[in-house]
Amino acid sequence: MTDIAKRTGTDAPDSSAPDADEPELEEALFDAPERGSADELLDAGAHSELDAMRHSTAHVMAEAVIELFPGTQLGIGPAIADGFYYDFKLDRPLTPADLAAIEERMAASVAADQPFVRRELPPEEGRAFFAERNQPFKVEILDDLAAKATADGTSMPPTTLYQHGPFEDLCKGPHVASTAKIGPFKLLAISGAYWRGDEKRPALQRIYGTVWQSQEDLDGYLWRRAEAKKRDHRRLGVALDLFSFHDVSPGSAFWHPKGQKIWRTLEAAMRELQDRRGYQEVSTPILVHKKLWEQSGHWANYDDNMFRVEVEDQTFSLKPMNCPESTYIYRSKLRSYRDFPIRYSEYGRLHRNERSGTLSGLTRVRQFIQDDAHVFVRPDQLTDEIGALLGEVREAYSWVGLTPRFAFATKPDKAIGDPALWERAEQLIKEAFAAADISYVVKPKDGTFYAPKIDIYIDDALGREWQMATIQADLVMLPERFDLTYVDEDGKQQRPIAIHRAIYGSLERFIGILVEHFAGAFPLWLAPVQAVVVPIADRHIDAARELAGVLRERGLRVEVDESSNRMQYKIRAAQEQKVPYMVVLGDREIEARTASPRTRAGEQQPAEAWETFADRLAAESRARGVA
RNA sequence: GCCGACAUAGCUCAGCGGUAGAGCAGCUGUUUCGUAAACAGCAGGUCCGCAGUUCGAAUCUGCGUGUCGGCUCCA
Repeated sequence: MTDIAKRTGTDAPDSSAPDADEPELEEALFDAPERGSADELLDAGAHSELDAMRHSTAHVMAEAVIELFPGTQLGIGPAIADGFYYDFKLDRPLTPADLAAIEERMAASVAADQPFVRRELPPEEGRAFFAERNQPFKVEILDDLAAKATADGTSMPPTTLYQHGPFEDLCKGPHVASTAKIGPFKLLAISGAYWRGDEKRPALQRIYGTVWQSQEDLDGYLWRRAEAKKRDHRRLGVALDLFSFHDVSPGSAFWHPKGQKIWRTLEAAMRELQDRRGYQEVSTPILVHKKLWEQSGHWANYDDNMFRVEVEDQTFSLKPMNCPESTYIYRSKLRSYRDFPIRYSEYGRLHRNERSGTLSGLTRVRQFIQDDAHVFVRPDQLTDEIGALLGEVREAYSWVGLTPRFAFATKPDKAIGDPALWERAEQLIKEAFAAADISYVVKPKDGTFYAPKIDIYIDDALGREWQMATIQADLVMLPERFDLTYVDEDGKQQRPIAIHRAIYGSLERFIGILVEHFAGAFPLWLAPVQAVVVPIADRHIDAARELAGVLRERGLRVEVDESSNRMQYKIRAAQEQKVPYMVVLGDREIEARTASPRTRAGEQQPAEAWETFADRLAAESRARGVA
């Protein structure tokens, strides 16, 4: 789903010329076929030479699978980011050993240098072709296209097929000239996938593969995958003693002291920003009667995803969001047009009953805390306020060295409320973007059920894209459904606009992403332990404690390694814990009362007086940036 | 929730029908060392849980729980 935004990078659609190598890109962005449609199923994702090669590799893989497993029914096999997949209906589950055999067959097909040949059949012949070969999924695609043509009053286009060697498939193309043009490839994984993504339809087996122009590119990609695995926050979270998961509360993290330190540090930074920006922090109940969610519209949309609690014949739920409750504070008194903006922030614990199969480390959890806020403004203030919020996003992300990118998610099909209000909300967001001179991509129908939104993305150190912050302009849910009003200068009742915003998003997820982005080596200001003092021998321990005291006086987080290990071992231990600074203390340093810091990058810094060193670290930590 | 796989010491993993093993971490002792691993010893386990098959189950089967890779979903 984030693929579209990724492909277009930070450039606004209207400000960037299409890339010469990828002439179809802009078109692809805006004419992306509707999800699950027959058009989408035929769209092989081949929008560039590389994509064409990837899709061609999918054909070659299908050829191999059919040869090894006669009678296999084919789903679809598009190019995707970094590779391709193909879905198959097979008689038995595939195993990793099967992948090796398939790869071997594929290699033979590539070596045979078989040309890809396109041909067209009249629609009815095309349908018969796949019906005869017992390919019901292909027949279904063609039937859908025919139905669509009838509905549109157009004529059914001819069926296009691509053939290489013994294999011929329904396909819009394009393809590379021949199988010999296929670069180095590797099959990566087997997984399940439903036909057309619908869990009520047949379950197919999907094989993922990757293919590149050169061995170097393939190696680079495989390295990135291996590196991502090494950086996996679930692995590093254990190694760095940050958090853990236990089956007594699936989908919920247990925060260890060091992880909690990172959490508190992030939260403190955000609170400092919010105080500066005039936010007022509030706190609302976690256990709330279901009538609140009926009123907000959440019950209708997310009934199954809320944890229910029955109390004395009444149904309550653990709150999945903070927003509706903030309206009770808003309505606790009469509001004047002079009062705005009213900025309520809240770090409430939220619970969402995510389906068991979707849980994943810190990035997909059942309970979490957002740096949430609801800002109530007059309509004339919305543009300025959104501009200011975009500034908050940029500031907060600069603390961790990330550059935000922006997307505009518009009204979805399940939207509630007056369409005119939606139109207005979307218009106001566009104006805010223009006023802030910020470029963005549009994600049609990707808004929430109550508001269009600005979604903020980042690319991490491995080039992976993550959705982070969100800013939503709500003219419907809080204002209308909860009847929010204020008195204007003429004494008349007016509706405010409610902006929902979260900058880190969920703290759990944000920390998980940071762990992977930094590979556990947090910048000084965030590191749970900022420096380790390493006494060389036991006689240096007292001085080490004294130095630690000097550092702690300045608010720095310091440990002294008093173990009986050798200095080299202590350095290695600190290094593995990714501690930013190690300070070895021996006879020489103690006599001169100096510190010779070693950074975790392995750099030996010049000796300096204890106080100078402490002041330097404290200043670096306060500056809250990436070194 | 669905498809597939996996679950053995704190961590990483071996063992795969005959009563449980290694490395690292931990503890104890020796060592007091100059920028990424000193040496020795000790301790550590309802082999995820519950049933079943078997003379005998960590090992085979079923059910449950959790995790992983995907699908779907993500206010």
